[in-house]
Amino acid sequence: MNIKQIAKAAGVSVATVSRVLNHPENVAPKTREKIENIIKELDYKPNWFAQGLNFNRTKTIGLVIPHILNPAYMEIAKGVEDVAQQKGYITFMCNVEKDIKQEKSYVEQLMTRRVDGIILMFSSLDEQYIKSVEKAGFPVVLIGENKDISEFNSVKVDCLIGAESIVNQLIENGHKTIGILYGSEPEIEALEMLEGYKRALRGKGMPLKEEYIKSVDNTIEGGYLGARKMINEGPPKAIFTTSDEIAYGAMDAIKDSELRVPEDIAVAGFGNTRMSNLVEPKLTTVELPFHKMGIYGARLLFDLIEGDGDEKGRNKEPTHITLQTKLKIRRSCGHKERIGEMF
Amino acid sequence: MNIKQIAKAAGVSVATVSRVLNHPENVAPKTREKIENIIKELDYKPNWFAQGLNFNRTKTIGLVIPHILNPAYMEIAKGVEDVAQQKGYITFMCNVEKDIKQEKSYVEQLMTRRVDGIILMFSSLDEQYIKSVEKAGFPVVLIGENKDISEFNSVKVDCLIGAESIVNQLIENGHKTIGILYGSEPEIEALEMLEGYKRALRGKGMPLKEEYIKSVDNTIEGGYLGARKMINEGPPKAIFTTSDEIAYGAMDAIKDSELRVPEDIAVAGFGNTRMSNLVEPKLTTVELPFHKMGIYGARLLFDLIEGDGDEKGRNKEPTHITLQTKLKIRRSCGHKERIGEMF
DNA sequence: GTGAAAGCGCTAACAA
DNA sequence: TTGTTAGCGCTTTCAC
Repeated sequence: MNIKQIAKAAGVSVATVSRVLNHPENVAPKTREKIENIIKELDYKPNWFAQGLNFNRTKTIGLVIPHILNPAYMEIAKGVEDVAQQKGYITFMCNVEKDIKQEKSYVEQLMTRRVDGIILMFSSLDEQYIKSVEKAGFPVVLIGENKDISEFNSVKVDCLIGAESIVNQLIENGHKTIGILYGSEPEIEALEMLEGYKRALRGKGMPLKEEYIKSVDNTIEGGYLGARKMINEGPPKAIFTTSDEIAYGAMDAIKDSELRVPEDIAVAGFGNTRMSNLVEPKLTTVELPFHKMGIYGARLLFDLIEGDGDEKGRNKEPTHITLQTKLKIRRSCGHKERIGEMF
Repeated sequence: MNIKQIAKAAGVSVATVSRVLNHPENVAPKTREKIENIIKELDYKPNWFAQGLNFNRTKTIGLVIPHILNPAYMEIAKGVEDVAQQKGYITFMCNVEKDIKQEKSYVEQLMTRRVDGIILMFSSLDEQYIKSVEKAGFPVVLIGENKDISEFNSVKVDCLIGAESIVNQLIENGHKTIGILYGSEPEIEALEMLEGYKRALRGKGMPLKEEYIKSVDNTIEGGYLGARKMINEGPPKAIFTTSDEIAYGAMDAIKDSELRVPEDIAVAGFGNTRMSNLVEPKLTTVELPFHKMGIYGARLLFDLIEGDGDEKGRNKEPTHITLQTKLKIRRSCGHKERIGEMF
């Protein structure tokens, strides 16, 4: 079924059919109606490739996701999709399993398929490569940082303030000594959080003790081992961890040492993962605005795509969006009244 | 950058360039090498649309997902993607939020974009519509059933045997009376499981008591209310629920009634969701082979796509694949030795 | 082994 | 308002 057949059936030229498809206002109402009916009747859909060859947009964006089984990433993805759909775009979601080769290959695929823009979540790609993608004419937005992203359009979370405020909360709860278990990866975020921790302590004139600052694997096991070590060396009254996973491990270690959370050692995590309000005691943590990250990222991308004509966002100064986190105060931090224990 | 420029740079005709791209064996080695070098140097990629206009395949498949935030669905998706990638295909993942209108619109989009095949997960689309998609020339595979799928290529899980075997397990654990809380949706699966439950009881010559068979909402709340009711009316010694969520609710209700799981009432769920081995006591449940479902579904689709030439799987008898579940025996079912408590 | 040219299905400039 | 026609970038048939 092609445009010629429609034209023939309607007794008009292909141009007229094309017109009712693209500029219906330029077709006489009667002719238009007739053609529209035939199109509907024969269920004609213009050939995607032929159209693509003429227009140079596909109403498609590419979304590169580090790991499809991680609900946090998928929440971001949902944010992106929500905006895309509303804009009439369809989203190519690509799962790259944190593999840089695969990520590259997917990005190539997306370029080959002429997507109108690309969103990279926590990308592992190097700066130079991303630059080359932009140079090839594809607007790019980075969501979440794995490295220095100052040269690109990006959406990130303010981990520093997030960490600072949760540590402040611990301080306000009366804990005089506070340790930190920080995951070594993703590096930039962990360092930001470490800085937030330090700022909070400094802000209250509290000393930074080296034995209370430990780098661990960003896993439950890592948290367990790190907390265990701290406990053996003489533990602080509270521990802040840079991820909920580390916190779960730490809580286990504390319980295994016949100590109680939060009475003996309070714990606070980061991420507000689903389990955080299912463990006993419920975990005080920091909520990250995943869905919002997706929404803002997508909006940014569409601004670039629809940006003033020729430049299409290229050569413009990159836009940076930083979103704030939200405290989720639950029992594990030893707060007297458990305010804010939302759910 | 187009084929003309390459041709000019190499001092040959476009036909020759096209040949090294598609049938390199028909080009003189010297010419070929020369052209290949230029292609690499200029980083030339053939235009996707122009190619699409000539070939009629896109090396792309569409995957329609009911809900992107559900990890179970995403595991299936990962299975599909794993196969697709290995085959050199790229997957269009579409999130339809269980909305039939959106699902239709996505399927249209996929057809417009001329994907080579479509996989529908737990589709809400009616039979007739799916038929029309197939008639339009798109191979379709259904993964998971929401309705009668006998007319289509499909992959499903044998819920009946899954339910039967877990109920048998409860019986073997010594429970003399066993109730069932079955979610009303998805209907077909729930009914299959109900049948499995009945078969297990009948098989052991146990009576079916109506007050032990209750339909509830397929949610934690539904499970809570259903169990509550059973407890008030005089509870069985064990309860099988058709989803883990219902089981969580039931466990809560049992605890709230000052009864113990499994000592007073044993519980078994269905699904092996992530939380099932985090709750106390850990939940005995049935593991569904999500990843496998994706893999088999994708393989089936590629068989159709690559199927013998013209027919492309159309008109062929549909293939049905049924996968078996796996028991996860944990403490909640009152098994003496907790065998099989894998993780 | 290579080139000229037709054609894939559509859009849009130009002509009528 | 409508039709004619030249592309869009590529593949492939048919000559040479």
